Amino acid sequence: MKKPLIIIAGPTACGKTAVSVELAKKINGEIISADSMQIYKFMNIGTAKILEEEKQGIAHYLIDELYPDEEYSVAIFQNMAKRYYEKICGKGKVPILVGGTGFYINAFVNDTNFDETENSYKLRNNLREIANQQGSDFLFEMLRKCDPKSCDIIHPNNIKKVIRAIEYFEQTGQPISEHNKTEKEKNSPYDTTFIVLNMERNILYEKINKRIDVMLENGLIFEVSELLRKYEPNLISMQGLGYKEIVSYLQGKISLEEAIYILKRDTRHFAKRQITWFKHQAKDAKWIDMTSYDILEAVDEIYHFYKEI
RNA sequence: GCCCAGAUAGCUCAGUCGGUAGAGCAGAGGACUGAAAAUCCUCGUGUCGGCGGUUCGAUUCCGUCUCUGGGCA
Repeated sequence: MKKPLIIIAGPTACGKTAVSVELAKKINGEIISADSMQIYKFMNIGTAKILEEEKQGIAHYLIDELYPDEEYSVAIFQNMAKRYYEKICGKGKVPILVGGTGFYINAFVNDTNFDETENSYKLRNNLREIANQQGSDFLFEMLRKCDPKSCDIIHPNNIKKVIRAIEYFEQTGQPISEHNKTEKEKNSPYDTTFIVLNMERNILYEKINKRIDVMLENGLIFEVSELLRKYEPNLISMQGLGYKEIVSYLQGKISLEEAIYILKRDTRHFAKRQITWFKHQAKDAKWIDMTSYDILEAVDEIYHFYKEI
């Protein structure tokens, strides 16, 4: 008997938050956030984090749990999410996984195995140096020596992935291509109701643009400047959309107008990537077009779909 | 009114010593398994402002008109 799991995914600004709260109310659920940025405290406006009053008493996990200088990753997410999943089930409630970070959702659903190795920052930095000094092709040839299969999958220009593949081999003695292959073939331990919310593209883009205007009105610049007083701008948390652009503005590198233009554009690009991910990764997902559904209609639809399983 | 500079892809512009044109951005599609709001890959036909003229052939040269900047009155 597989364990039940409802997932609500979709691109940014498509209405996941509102739908998930209404659904949780209807089915006595609690929410686990699959979002790489909303985990951070003090990062509220830019991450479009749910407000306390919007939660309507529904418990939310993996939101506001870390400080901006703390490390977060798929592996950490997966670990914490599993704990919350059990906790929610233990209360007799229904866990709902909600978020736009498809990579994290996959790791949870497929229960991907992450070895207990530490990130090796030294090795990563060394490899990055090599790429800078000798070129990405040189690094790529290093990968070919330990994991030629990965060379068929990873593009030579994708230095970050080449580094990870080499790092993996150094740490485990196994090629990452092998590991990924076996992990992909695994069956999910969950009985999933996978919902992807989406919208007509140009309407989604309009919503994104408007949402950013609202963030600015609500004090995004102040939020970022406050963060900058306490934290380094090169933190991973500060690379989030809405943060890195405003940081550049506050540092005088670009005008506010440019910062807003870039932020809107890159958020649109991001939404597109999210859609691409779910299109091929969320195989049995039910897609709901939020252009033609309102929140409660969508919840009804999800409810029926959930009951059928 | 006169003078000068422009008018080429959705936008900014390059270019063709005359043989119907190409970059960046936007946009579209895709990949992805410990930074993922990250990282990376692929995709460029458009009356080359209108109308005439020269020419085998004009987006390119010439004339003229229209529009947009800038300057002089």
